[in-house]
Amino acid sequence: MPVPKVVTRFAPSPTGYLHVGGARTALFCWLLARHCGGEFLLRIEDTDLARSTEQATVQLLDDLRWLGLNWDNPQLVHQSQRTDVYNRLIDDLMARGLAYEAWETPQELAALRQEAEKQKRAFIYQRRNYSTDQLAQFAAQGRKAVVRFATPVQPYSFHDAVLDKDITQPIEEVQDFVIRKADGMPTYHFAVVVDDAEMGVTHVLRGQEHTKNTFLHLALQKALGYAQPVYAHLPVIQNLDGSKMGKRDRDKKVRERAQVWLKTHQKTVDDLATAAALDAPGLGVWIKDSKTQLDLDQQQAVMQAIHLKESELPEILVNDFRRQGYLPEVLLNFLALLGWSPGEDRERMSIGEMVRLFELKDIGKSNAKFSRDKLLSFNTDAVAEADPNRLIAAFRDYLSVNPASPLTPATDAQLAELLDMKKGFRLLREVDELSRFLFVPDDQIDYQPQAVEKVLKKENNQGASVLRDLRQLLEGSATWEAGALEQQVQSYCSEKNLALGKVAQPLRVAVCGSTVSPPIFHSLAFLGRNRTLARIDRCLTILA
RNA sequence: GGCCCCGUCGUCUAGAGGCCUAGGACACGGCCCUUUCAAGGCCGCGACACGGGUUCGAAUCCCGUCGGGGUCACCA
Repeated sequence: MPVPKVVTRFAPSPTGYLHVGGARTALFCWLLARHCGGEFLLRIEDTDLARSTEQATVQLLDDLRWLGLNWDNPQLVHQSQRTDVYNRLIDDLMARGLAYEAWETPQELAALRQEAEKQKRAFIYQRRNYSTDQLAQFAAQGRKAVVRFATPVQPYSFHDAVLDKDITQPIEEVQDFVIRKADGMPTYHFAVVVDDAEMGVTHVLRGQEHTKNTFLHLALQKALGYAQPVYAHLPVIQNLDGSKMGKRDRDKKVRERAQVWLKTHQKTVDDLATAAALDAPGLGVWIKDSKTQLDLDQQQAVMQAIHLKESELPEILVNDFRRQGYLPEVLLNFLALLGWSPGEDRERMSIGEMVRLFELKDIGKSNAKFSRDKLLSFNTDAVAEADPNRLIAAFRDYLSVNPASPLTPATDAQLAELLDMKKGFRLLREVDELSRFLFVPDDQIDYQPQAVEKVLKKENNQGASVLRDLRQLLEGSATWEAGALEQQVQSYCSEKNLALGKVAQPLRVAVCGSTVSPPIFHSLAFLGRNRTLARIDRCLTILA
């Protein structure tokens, strides 16, 4: 007998960029499918018309592609385009007496819930019968009904593949739930069940927040005559402090910092709006209301206005890591380890190894905290071992999502050189930020006051006088090449009895404006003689 | 609060009754290397939540306590 093919699916709702939790779910689904030689399908759950956007779908697909999580269905399933399918099934359930129209308004239901809470008992929806008069009244008011599923009252239970145990719903918790909203769209519960069945999904891997939803899905599957897939609920990914890792964490941080900025700078929201070139009323709402969020462009504008650096924000979205310069396979490797371990102390794995080793039974039961340190270390190692061409391609990709970087016009050969110069780097962002001075016009180098003070002015302008000597030395050097330049400077050092640091640092500050840069002689070689001398001259002029 | 789930170093985890004096990785501390930032080398610190059982023997099995998380929508 042939083993039935494993079919998994990732079914995000298009409300924004993919975040790491979603990425891990997608990864596990993908790994299982690939490990078993099955299929991995993608479906867009856009039944919430108000929150779903086309833009978000595009972003989601882009993130998935970047990660390399390829899906097997050529045409995407959009739930919003399948309402007639759902409606036919819902109408059929109604005809069979398994679903009915319910007329309570959201306000009424909220009141009932509040009442239940006051009485310290769980709210259970009770079906109501309406008189013909009432119904006529509702119709006259234009009130729209929802459809509820008449859940057969019985215990529901399933075997969870992660917990490796049966989970049972207490029978008194069974209640009728909405399957078609007032706007005519199916609810999530109805659409997933129908689509999973129609797409032949055999294994449902999803976040633990869905565990209790499974009972509803079981009831629906039974009524619709569908087979029950294998369920596996994944542990939650948390922040280091134990809070749930959510998309809003960054927005929260930006808001906090914006509020601090307003206070310390004695500014108004209008000032901020002007500085960020944003709409003032909108910004005013955002800054006070933690339920609202800025979109990515607005967020960047505010960050720029208040001088909040990218690196000060927690990375949450897959796109954040991409813009930071992580390699996608590293993110995947790290994410896989959040909740899965192949045993035998194995950690650093290629995608291929993960596919080979992935088993449902090795998924852990307890929540995992997301530690960026370890991810950073993984990236450092991966990037050190990566093929040069792979790295150049990754750098290009990095620049494509960091279009403001002055390195954008660099040639591949130049990128390769920068990468090589800064060997031992951890993130592409480091290479980028540390190399920017090489691509900035000579007369636009910013001299950091503390660097100038410490390295050039201190001890009676010792650094500056060294710099004057070097200017002369470099002007006359026979060859302009890193090794030769270093030798020349070395012999200057022994001649003057100076430590290399006393000489290299003034040079560094003169050329790049700060005390930190890639190895200085390679930097000089990259810059060329003319540009180096021009910078030294300008620095000397500014000092004088 | 009701219901459900979980509980090994700071973090991710290995561990399926004797292989455990509990292993690895990251972080951290010290030393070394060094023209800056990194990277690298060596050494070190560090956990079975607690209390009861079961057993010749428990991190592993059972019960309780405590702690943590999830969920209680016309969002997914």
